[in-house]
Amino acid sequence: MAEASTSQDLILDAAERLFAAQGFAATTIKQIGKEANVNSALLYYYYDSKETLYRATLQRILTQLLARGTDAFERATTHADRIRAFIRAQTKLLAEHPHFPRLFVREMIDHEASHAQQAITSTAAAAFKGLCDVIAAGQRDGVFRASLDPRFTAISIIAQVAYFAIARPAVGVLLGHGTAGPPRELSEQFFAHAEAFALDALLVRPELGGAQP
Amino acid sequence: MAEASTSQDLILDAAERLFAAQGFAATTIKQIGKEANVNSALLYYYYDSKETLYRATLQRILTQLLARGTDAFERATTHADRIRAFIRAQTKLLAEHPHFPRLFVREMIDHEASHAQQAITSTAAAAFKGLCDVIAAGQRDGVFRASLDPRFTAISIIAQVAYFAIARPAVGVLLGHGTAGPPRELSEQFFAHAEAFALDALLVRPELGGAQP
DNA sequence: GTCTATAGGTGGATAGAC
DNA sequence: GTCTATCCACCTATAGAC
Repeated sequence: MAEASTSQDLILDAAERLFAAQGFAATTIKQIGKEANVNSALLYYYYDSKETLYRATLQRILTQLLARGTDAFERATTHADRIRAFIRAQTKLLAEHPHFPRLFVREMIDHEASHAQQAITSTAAAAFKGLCDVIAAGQRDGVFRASLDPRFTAISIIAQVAYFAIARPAVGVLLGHGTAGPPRELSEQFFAHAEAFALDALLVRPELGGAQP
Repeated sequence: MAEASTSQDLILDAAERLFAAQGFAATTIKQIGKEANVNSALLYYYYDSKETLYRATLQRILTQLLARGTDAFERATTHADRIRAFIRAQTKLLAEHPHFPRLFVREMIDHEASHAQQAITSTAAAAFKGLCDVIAAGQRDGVFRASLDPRFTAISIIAQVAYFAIARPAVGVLLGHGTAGPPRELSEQFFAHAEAFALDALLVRPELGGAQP
């Protein structure tokens, strides 16, 4: 994402953009070279194969994500705030790494077939478990509805923002803004809604807005 | 999906499976021919190009969806039941057309919806508008929370089941069942949860379960 | 309608000059 | 490190026999 000067970084940036936009099979080595303003043969000086380059792009994104960490929960003091913090972390991630959802989804869809990255699964699993724990803790304290299954609820919460990002062209059309997707402001309104919707479902007394610990 | 005898249908079935599993670029004409047990040159007797064949698979699925219609609402008598009916229609659709989510998502991310845009606009937009109307009607009657935006809420509702289907391999891993995805029973439990979650968020008095008209 | 054979083009990858 | 030139495999699509 960031501006880089070395050829290797230019290649990696170009590859990330193209793989995210078109997928692995549809992206050619020559395209990447052109996009990076280097000769396509140079890619093989740095990477053994197209496959290796693809893995490298995934690896770089994951490293950046891991650097962020999942410490979003830790500053929040109430159960409700922890849920809000999780959703905000999700939206922030999407804003900072616009290619991530598409690359991630491709990994998911193609998982059965080819290049699957163990790291993606384990990273996501850690965040998922954190969210489940937050929900279960809120239930123990009587703040969140006990009738909800924590794992399923975690999926429901993640799904809102994730689906919005994945199906961005479709959502854009549905909201009347064409396939380019909804404008920034509308997206942010949706993210605010997602927090409210999740807490309306979770909180035993939503009218308090989660003022309980 | 269904068993078909004509070569054209065999080709279409094979194409649907492979495009869904691997994507457009990664799927070859020869693969499709092999999967359909016909010579690959025959594909060009029925379709002008690989692109045309791809469009035909999308078209067939969308046509089947349209045939179903969105009359799911009409048998329901309460606002809450209409929401439940919508989610059930969604899950039924996924059960009957297992390739639909992946094809749909690939369409979204691979082509920015360029192939299906028109069909999606008409099909999905109709269902989306129906759901929005149901939500707004419930709000007018004081049964659903007025604080929620109907369009955003509709997206949140759709997102649950849609994301579950799209990210099926990932969800499978998160729930401890490997990349094959969660077993049928667990999926159905999730769909039941999705109904409860949506209504917990929507209903002013969830403890009544939507017994109001 | 369905097949064989093949033309024509593209893509991944390598050799080697500078 | 970066480029030019090129090999080879494979893919889309067509021609034409049956």
